[in-house]
Amino acid sequence: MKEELATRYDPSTFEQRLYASWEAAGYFTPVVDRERPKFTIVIPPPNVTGRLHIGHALVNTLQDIIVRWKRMSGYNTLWLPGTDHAGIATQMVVEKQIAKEGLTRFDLGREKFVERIWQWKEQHSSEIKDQLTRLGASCDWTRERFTLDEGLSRAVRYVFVKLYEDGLIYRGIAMVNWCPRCLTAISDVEVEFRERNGKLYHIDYPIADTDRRVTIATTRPETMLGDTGVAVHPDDERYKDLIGRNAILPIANRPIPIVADAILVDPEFGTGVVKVTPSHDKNDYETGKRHNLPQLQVIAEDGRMTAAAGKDFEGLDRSDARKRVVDLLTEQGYLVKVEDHPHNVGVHGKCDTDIEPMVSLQWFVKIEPLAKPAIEAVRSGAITITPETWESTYFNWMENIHDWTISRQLWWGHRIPAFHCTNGHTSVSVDDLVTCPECQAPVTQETDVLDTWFSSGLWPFSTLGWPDPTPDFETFYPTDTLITGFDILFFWVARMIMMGLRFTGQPPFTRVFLNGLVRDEQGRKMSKTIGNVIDPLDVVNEVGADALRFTLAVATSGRDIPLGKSRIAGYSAFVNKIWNASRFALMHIDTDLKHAGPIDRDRLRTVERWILSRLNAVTAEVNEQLSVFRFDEAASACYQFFWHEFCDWYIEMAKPVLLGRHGSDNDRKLAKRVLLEVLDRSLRLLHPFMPFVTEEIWQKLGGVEPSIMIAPYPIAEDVLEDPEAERLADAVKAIITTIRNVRAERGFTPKDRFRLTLRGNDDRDTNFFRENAYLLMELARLTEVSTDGTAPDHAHHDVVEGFRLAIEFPEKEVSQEQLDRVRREIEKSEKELASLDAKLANEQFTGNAPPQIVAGARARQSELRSRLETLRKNQ
RNA sequence: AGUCCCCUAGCUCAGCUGGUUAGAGCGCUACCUUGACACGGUAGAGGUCAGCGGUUCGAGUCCGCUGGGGACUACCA
Repeated sequence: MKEELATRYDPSTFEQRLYASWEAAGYFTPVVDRERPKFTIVIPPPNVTGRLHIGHALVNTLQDIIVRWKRMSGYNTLWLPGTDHAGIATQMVVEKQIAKEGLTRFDLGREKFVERIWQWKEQHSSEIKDQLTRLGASCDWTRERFTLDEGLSRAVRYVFVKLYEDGLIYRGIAMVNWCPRCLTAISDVEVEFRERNGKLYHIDYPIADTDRRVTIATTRPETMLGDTGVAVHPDDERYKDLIGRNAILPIANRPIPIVADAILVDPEFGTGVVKVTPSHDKNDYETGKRHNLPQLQVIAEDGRMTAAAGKDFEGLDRSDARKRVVDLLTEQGYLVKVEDHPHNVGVHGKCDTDIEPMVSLQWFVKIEPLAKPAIEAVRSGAITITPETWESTYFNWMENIHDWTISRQLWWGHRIPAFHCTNGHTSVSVDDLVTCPECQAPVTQETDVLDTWFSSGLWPFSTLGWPDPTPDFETFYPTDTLITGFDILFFWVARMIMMGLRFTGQPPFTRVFLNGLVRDEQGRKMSKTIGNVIDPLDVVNEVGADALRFTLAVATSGRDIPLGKSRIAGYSAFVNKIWNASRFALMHIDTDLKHAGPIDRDRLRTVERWILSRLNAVTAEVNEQLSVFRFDEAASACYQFFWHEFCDWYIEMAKPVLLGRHGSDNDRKLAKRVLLEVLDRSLRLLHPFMPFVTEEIWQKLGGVEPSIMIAPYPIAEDVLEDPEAERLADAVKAIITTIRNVRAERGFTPKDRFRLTLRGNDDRDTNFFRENAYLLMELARLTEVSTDGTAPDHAHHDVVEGFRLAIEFPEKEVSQEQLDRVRREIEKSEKELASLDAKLANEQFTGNAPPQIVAGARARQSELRSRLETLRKNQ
């Protein structure tokens, strides 16, 4: 039998209890059954480093909405959770931690340091689970994975070896992005560009054996110490005679050749003379190769100047070296001028350190053969990306992609499974090697580790047991939907597509939804310095997970998400509303779902048929919108229906019957049955958005299933559609609204009651109101509703939804304000009618517009005519 | 520099393949403690849909230009 709900909505009393009960019941864990239709999502694995922010709350709420919806819709649903070892980020965190003990990772040594990170990971990885739990995320925790765990590590080695054998992984010397702070190479996507107000230094380079000088310009004067050439355009008349001569590098006083290079030099730009620093600039590196210019490394891996920079500079940090170079150039008269020069500087996204282009020996993935099928998969529609606009961004990037630098000079990560022997052979192997397969000499393993994203790229299949043909892999792969932030489209999504296609022969997922960035109410990024950061756990503690989830969902259209306290407050009011409406319903419902039996539809009154019809329409809408990731539309459809149709109108309309002021016992029984039905369906509809409050209430309804999360998701049924009931209910609502409106405008209070005369277009409509007069009397507070009388002149006349009505106010002076109002109303209608008349007189319109549009215009025209006529009576 | 997106009520945003009277949330005004709810109810004010031009019987919606804002990619020394 039914129980009552607590008087006050207090999520803290039930959210955690409910989550624990779901998990204990095993609802999050799908069965391994290939016969059943499945639905799979893998979580974008959060970094093991620390707390979830609002962006995580968003992406995981959206996933949970889809997952709960699919699960209730009958799919064997797996949401696989896990975390990412996040190479650099995690290493940085632990380095900071040991720094407090006055230690560096070099003090500890590789083995001890990695051990420390593992300890740290064990302590912190459960925090992620706890936080996701508080949000209500229905992940299958029995399948939780970590990118460095054994199975995934094996997948990583397998893939590395395979790509190497296929010639798609190579080791070589190239110019890479080097982070002098993290002491590692990073890939192109990890470089972020920041706008800086830099300077452009113009420096004179004397020409050897002449008294001529050429002026070059540079933003990085310290690199001049590494110049090994000067380039001009071959067709530039100004410098033609200099080609083949030497310039004298100031400060270093070294002769360097002047070469002609059409690729590097744009004669229109600056002076048309360019310094060439093959060791410290990407373009100069290529230029150097073209002209056989030597490389001279003047900046070391740690960002300090090398001995080759000269003893004045050796050991100086690159920024100090810049000042010193500028000072010396000034002293010696080589510095011509310095101008402000705003430009973009590449920095390491993780630590904000300026990237140093550096020539070094690294491992790379030859990317084009992988990118091609990945482009095709999206182009062909095998994978769709939502919002669609991201597809062009994807193509743009994939078509111009460069080889992927995958080696990192870090200690935390998957150590590259390559083995070097003393004779210079390199072998790769899934299993550790002790001796060189070629010469039997002892081998040592490569010290570099792999880019974190190398292992994340395998996530959709490595987590399911691949490369073994495990039951999980066979059952749940490929996954269906991927939901993640657009910011990792290149880092992660693109790489999963490439790797998935290459190694499983299938797209790793068929649909991608990219969510936007969570911003504050003014559209600013959340940042600690502005102080506008919202911590999702704080919100959950204050108002509950449901309010936060709903707020995030209702704001998710595909673009960035504005989120603020007032918004959250607005939707926590909605949760409260659901609670209280349910409390009201539970006071009147006297049977539980198990014993309710089917609804006798033939005996339903119009208002009941109306609310069921509307609920049915909303059900169709929600399913439709969720299927295209319109979380906002789906959520607000629920919101509008529950609050503004069910609470504001249906409950109020049902009260006279429920409270025994109107109708028979049987009417009351039916009303209660419908109330139960609407509440049940609404809660199930809302459950993916608000798992906790819907479960807490639904438990009181006594359903067949032990939990709402495994109850079937509502689907629309044609039999519930009832346009006639909707038309009449709309008329009732509009008439009531008009009466309330005029009453207020005329300065009466809700306590003042009047008589109403009402007439429909035909007898059926008039009869409807004769039978349902109590609705108007109760909701519009009338003394009597007459369907055949005539109204006195001093009544207020109007036409609403085709019904002529007259509200019989006592003779009371109508203010000038009121008369003005009526006049404005008349003018508005006249204006509209005039434009409609013109439109309908236009044969181009009546001939070309679709018939229903023309018919609609005609109907509106006649309504306006009759309304105008009636309104004029009020003057 | 290239590509893309945005400009609709005071604020934040919806408006799908062009079609009746342009919507929501928050905020604002007035009234109401009515038996689920003041995290409430009722009613209301508020918009030349950035500007200009074009296509069309018809444009917030399609096309072009201008202005303003943003994102991504690349980067000229």
